[in-house]
Order: sequence, then C-alpha cells, then structure tokens
Amino acid sequence: MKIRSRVTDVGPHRSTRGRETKARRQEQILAAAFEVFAAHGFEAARIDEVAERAGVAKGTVYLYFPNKEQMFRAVVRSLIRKRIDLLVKGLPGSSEELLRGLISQMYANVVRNSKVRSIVRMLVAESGRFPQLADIYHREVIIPGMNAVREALKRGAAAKEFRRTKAVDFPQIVAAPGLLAMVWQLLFSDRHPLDLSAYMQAHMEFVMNSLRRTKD
Amino acid sequence: MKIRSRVTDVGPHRSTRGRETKARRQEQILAAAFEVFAAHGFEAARIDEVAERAGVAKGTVYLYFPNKEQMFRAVVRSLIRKRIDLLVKGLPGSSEELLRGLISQMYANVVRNSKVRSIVRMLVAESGRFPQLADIYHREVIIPGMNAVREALKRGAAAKEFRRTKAVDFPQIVAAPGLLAMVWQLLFSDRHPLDLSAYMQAHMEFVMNSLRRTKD
Amino acid sequence: MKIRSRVTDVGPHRSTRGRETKARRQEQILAAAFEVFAAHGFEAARIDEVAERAGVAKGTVYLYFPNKEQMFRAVVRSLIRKRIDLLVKGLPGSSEELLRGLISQMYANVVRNSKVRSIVRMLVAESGRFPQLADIYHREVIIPGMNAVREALKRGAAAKEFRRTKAVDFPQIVAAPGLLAMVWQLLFSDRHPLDLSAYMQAHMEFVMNSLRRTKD
Amino acid sequence: MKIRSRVTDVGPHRSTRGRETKARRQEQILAAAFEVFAAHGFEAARIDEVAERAGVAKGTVYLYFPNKEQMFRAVVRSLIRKRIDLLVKGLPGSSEELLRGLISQMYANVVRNSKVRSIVRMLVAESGRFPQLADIYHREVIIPGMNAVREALKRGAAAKEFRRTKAVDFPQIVAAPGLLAMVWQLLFSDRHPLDLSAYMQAHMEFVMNSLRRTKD
DNA sequence: CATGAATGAGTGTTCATTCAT
DNA sequence: GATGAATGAACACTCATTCAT
Repeated sequence: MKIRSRVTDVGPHRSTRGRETKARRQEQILAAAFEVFAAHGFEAARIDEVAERAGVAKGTVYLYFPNKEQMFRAVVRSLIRKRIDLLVKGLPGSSEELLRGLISQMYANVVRNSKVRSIVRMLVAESGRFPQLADIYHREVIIPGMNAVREALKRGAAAKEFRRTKAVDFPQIVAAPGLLAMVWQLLFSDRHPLDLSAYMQAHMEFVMNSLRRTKD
Repeated sequence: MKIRSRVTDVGPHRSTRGRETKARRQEQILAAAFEVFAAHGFEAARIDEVAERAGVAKGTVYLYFPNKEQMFRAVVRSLIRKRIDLLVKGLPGSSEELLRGLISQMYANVVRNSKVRSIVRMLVAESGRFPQLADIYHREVIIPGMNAVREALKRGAAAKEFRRTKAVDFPQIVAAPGLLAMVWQLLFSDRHPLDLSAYMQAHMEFVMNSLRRTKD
Repeated sequence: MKIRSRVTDVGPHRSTRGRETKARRQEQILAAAFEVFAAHGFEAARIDEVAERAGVAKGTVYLYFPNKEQMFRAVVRSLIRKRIDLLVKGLPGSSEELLRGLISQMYANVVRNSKVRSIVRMLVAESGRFPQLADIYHREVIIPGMNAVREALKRGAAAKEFRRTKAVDFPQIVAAPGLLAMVWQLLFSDRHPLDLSAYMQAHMEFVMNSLRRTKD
Repeated sequence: MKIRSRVTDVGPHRSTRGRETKARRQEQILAAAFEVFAAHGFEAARIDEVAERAGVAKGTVYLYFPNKEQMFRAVVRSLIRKRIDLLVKGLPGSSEELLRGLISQMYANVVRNSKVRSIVRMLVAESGRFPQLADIYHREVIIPGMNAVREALKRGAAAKEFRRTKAVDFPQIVAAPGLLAMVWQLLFSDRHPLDLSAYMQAHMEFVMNSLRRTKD
C-alpha cells in the first residue's frame, strides 16, 4: 500500500506522474476515454487525446485496455452500470405519486444528466458496431425502467385510481417524452433550448390526464 | 484483378449518353453516400465504398463534392428536404381524426421509414460535428411537425373537444412515443423487436385519453 | 518533479539470500534468452518473453544485461564456447577410424544437437547485424574442426592409407554433408524428414571411397 | 537482371513518378523489398525503406501488396521461381562430364549468385515463421537438383563408370560442399574469404575420387 | 536487488485527397 | 469529364528501456 499524501497534491509542484493506485489509474483513463468518445464518437476518438486527458503516456493506456474497442466497451459498460438502481427505487404512496416520482426521477437522473445523454448518443451512434452494448442497456436500464412504470400502472388500475390502458404493454409510451427531451438537448440545446421544468410539468400533466379516471 | 470492360465506359469522343448524366451521377453518388454514411457514420465511412456503390471511380466522387464533409452535409440536407411536406398536409375532419391522422402519418412516413431512422441516427451521432444539420432538421421537420400538432390541439380545445393542456406549449410530448419507437428500432430491432401496430394503437389511445374531455 | 533519495537505494541491510543466486539468475536469463532468440530471431524476440521464461520481472533482465543487443551477443558467445572441445578430442587408431570418429562425433554433437542448429540458424540470420559473432564461431568451432579433419587427412596420406587430396586445403568439404543435414533439418524437418543414420553412413561411405587408395 | 525500358527512361525530363506500367512498379517494389529483406530479415525490414528504395511513397507499396507478410512471401517466391530450370538443364556426354557440368553449374548459378545466397539466408532465418516458403524451395529447387544428381550417379553406375554408392539415396551429399560454400560466404566472406575456384576444384576432385571405379 | 508500471519513439497500415493521363 | 494510381499525413498499437518504490 502506498502512502498517499493528500497534502502534496496541492504541493508546490503537481506530481503528475503515477502516484495513484492501479485502480485509480484505470478510472482516470476510463473517465478521459468517456469524454473523448462522448465528444467524437468511437471512430473519431483519438487514443492520443485520451492519454493526454488522463495525464498519461499513450502506451500507458494499453496497460489498462487491450485496444480501442475494448476501451469503448468498458466505458459504456461502466457508465450503464452506474444508473440502474436509481430508476427502480422504492415504490411508496398513491399510484399517481408513485408515477410522478418515477418521472421526476427520470428527469433528475437521466434527462438532466449529461453523461447519460452522452451514453444514449454513443449507443445510437455505434449500435451498428457494438450491438451488445445496446443489449446491456436494454437489460440494465430499459427493462427495469419499464417494469417500474408498468408496476405503477397496474397498481393504479387495481386501485381504480388509473383507468385500464394499453400502455401497460408499452410503458415506454409513458416515458417517451423524457427520451425526446434528451435527444432534443443533444441536437438542439444551444440554438433551441428547452425549458425542462415546464416541459416536465407538461409531460406529467399529459400522463396523468391520460391515466386518471376522474375528471376535473 | 477486375474484369473491367473498357469499351463501354468512356467513348473515344463525346459520349452520346449522359446529357443529364451529370445530374444523375450526382444523385447516384448521393444515394451511395447516404447508404455508407448511414451504415458506418461519418468518420468510419469510406469514400472508396461510396464510389464503388455509386459505380464510379474514386476520383469521380471529387468532381461532385469537394470533400467528405461537404458530401455528408449534402446527403443529410437532401434527405431532410424530402420528408417535410408529408407531415404538414391538409387538416380535415374532427380534431381527434385530425390528430390521429397526423400520428398515423408520422408512423407511416417517419417511424417506419428506415431512411428517416438513419437520418436521425446520423444527426444524433454527428450533431457535435455538424450542428447546422440539426438546425436544418429543426427548421424543416421539427417545427412544421410541432406546428401541425399544436394546431390540432388548439382546434380541439376551441371546439371543446379536447381539454386545455400544457402540451400546446410542447407538442413534442404528443409525438414523443414516435421518436421512442424510432430509437428503439435503431438500438434493439433485432433482439427485441417492437410490435409497431400495437404500439401505435397504444400511443393513440394514450394521447386521446389525455386529451378527450368526455370519459368513456 | 521527482524526489529521488539516492541513499535508500542501498538496502538497509545485506540481503541474506542469494549468494550465488546472482550467477544462477544470469544463467536462467541466458537460457531463456537463448530459447526466445532461437525461436524468433533477434528482432522478433521479446524481452517480455525472456523475462517470463526466466521467471523474473522484465526490469530484472536489465540488471544483468545492458540491452537486447548485448544479451544476444552473450547468448551466442556462451553457446559457442560450450561445444568447441567436443570436436577436437583425442585422435587414436587408424586414420580411417580417426576420421570416422570425427564425423561420427560431428553428427552426435553437432548435427543432432538442436541447440547447435539454433546457433547456426541465428548466425546465418543475424550475421549481417553481428558479424563478430560469426567471427567467434569461425575461430572457436570452424577452425578447430577443420584442423582436426586436416590432421586426419595428412596422417592418412603420410601412412599411405589415404591418397593425396586437395581436400587438405579445404577440409570443409569432408564435413559439408553434416552442415547440409543441419540446414535440412532447419528448413524441412517436419515435412521432409531425413533419416540421419542412413545419411551419415552414406556420408562416411562417400568420404572413405574418396580417400582410400585401395579399391574393394 | 532487369530489362530496363530504354525509351521512356530517356524522356525529356526524368519523370520519377508513375509512368511505368503497373507490372513494372510491382517489380520495382519487389526488387526493393528483396534488398531490404535480404539485408535485415523479415522483422527488421522497414516498409519505409522499401518504399524509398523503390522510389515510391509508403502508401504505394500497399497498392501492390496487402501487407508486409505477403510482400515477403512474394519476394521469396518470385526469386525461387527464377532459378529452377537452370539446374536441370541438358544431360550430355560421359557421366563424369555430366556430373562435373552439374556441379559447375551449381557454383556458377547458385553458389556465386548473391541473390541465391540471400534467399538461403532468408529461408534459414524465417523458416520458423514461413514454413511454406521452405516447402516451395524444396519442391522447386532441391528436388530437381537432387534428381539431376541422382540421375547422373545412376547413369554412371549403369555404364560401369561410377561405382555403386549410397549417395544415390542422398544426392545431397554430392552437392553439400556447394551449400557449405554459400553459408561460408554468408558468414565469413569479409574476414575469411574463400577461394571459390580452388574450392570448387577440390570439391570436384573429391567427388570424382569417390565415384570413379578405376584408380589412377 | 527486484519489480513492473510508465514511457514514447517507432512501425505497419489506412484513407482522404490529388493529378497526370 | 472520368479514371485510378499515387501520395503522405495520421493513427492504433508495440516494445525496448527507465526508474520510483
């Protein structure tokens, strides 16, 4: 084990070179690789740039990943893994509250999260080249998310709170505006920004209007 | 070695063919370029492959496009132009019928159209590199589409057919499930196919439930 | 900036282990290096593989050899040294018996010895890069071997047992089939194996027929 | 030897760039590649150097050979093909004359030919990596050569000119001194040159002494 | 002494672009 | 115009060598 002095980081001279643990290095490079892949896509990403951003030499990158492709896979996988549980958290209260909570979470953790946006972009861009990654995403993110929504719809229907709806078979429909918001930000954020708060409210209103049995 | 018939290709003197061959060539190359860009993305696309698919020599491509980037731009622009008007067609009948028609059109012309899917993929993938293209798409496709939906919503509200909804400010929400279906097909089509007909019905039901003032 | 304390480099106390370990390590590495160089040639040999086969870390190799080139030289030199005396052993009996003994030895110790074959291969392959090594081989192996044969030829001629022959000036000629057998094995051993015993007999018969004065 | 096109070379201005036929370019590069491979071996050979010697850009090399390995194979194959027939020429006169002719040819065309020496070096050096090439050499050069010698031995025996010898089973033995001379030149030419003429005479004398039935 | 992580110059190969015919 | 051979800059990846621990 190495004696890592936190103090020296702010020392008179940045010790750029390898002081960090192997795992830390791995993460450094992974983080740098994410940035580069997210910015340019797989093919246009340069290992040189990854190395530079990670603060290591080019060769060092290859001590941690056998090649560019595996590096890309590792990047996407590691990022997908991090968001899963956030979606399928607890399920308390009335069905409406529950569903609102899920949607709210989706916006907080997914739509507003620029990393997640980047993952989605990368998946869309490279799904031809790396279909397995889309698969992982489907299994780890989409399915859990859909199940959570479906559960809420069923519970609401059972409690006569929600009407019966085909959306039980396609819970994606409920979440779709969230995806649209993500894509919107990917494509138009600078020139045609979206008021996400108002958008989310409209989204929720739209969903609840569709589901609620009693009319106001 | 290739069996290349030299004779038929270039006549020794003014080739009798090709008056408008010029324009046709342009289109051939454009079509080939679309296929290649759609399949591989900008960076991984090979001019070689474009030329081969277009049935011309590599050098010829450069007679029609100054470089790869302009070629890409031309491809996307030409494709965007073609779909616009389909969405904003006539607006007859009841508001519900109108809206259903719009959604139905969206599925027929957009969601189910693999070219459009490819455009979306390319836009998502390359919007970092070519932001203007997203702009064009926004102007030519998104805005007209949103206006059409908004118009239907307003008309329905004016006729007391639809309830008042914030979705008027964000007509994207109504169409969002269509986008989701497109992305779904891009990412998961092979391994987790989507029953588009049932999905569209669920989508419509969901929308109409949300908008209709009278309950069934 | 690195804070390198020169003092700590010298261990605080003499390491009790490894007295002759030093020499043993040297040999381990040398043996491993031979295998690797023999298998791949100088340029294609990997220090990594040498270290692995020697059971040491890569850096350790550099404690015993300043660089790859010196390592190669050491390998070849050490191997050349080991075979010399075997050829020039005692010279008893009739000249024919003597010569037969020399040839027999050559097959037993040289032709059939895969290490020697590897040396020859390495010399042939790398003589352009390392001409001194060929020199050593010439001095330590070729010259002694030629002298032994020449001596036998002279003795046989003096005893009227052998006829006078120009081969005295080129004793290589007598041994040449042995070299051919080695090269044959290097190039064709797997697909076109050589029956070495029969070959050696034919070789001896051919030599003796050439040298003997009386005819059978 | 190359048939250098006379006319175009003396053009008004040395057109260094691609004027030559595709086939000619191929040969240029092949010739350059031979030089480089012969000088350094496969692994140490640099494509850069090949290109430079061929007077083309590095990329051009890859228009003619898909990769370094195929280039190497092509080099060796093309060289092997050129020498075959020279060995198995006509078979006139007495058996001794015939055999002397064969040996003489071997020295003139093989031993003294530096290209052939280089091939042998390359085969020895790289036979581990490219065993098929040794195979080709065996089939195209060794076997024909051995057959020619065997034929001469048989004919001589049938005519009672030569004695019966096991060398019929191993004609390599008769030619072995030629190989030794080649290897000698590869290894020792500069520092310990060989008087090839005297050597060849000694070789022939040695062979004839071994084969002739009548004694002088 | 030994280690093995880190380095970075160097190599094979690709590919957008040019240009002589 | 059309061709496709040629170019050379650029990139992924390797590996001998160094050095902090």
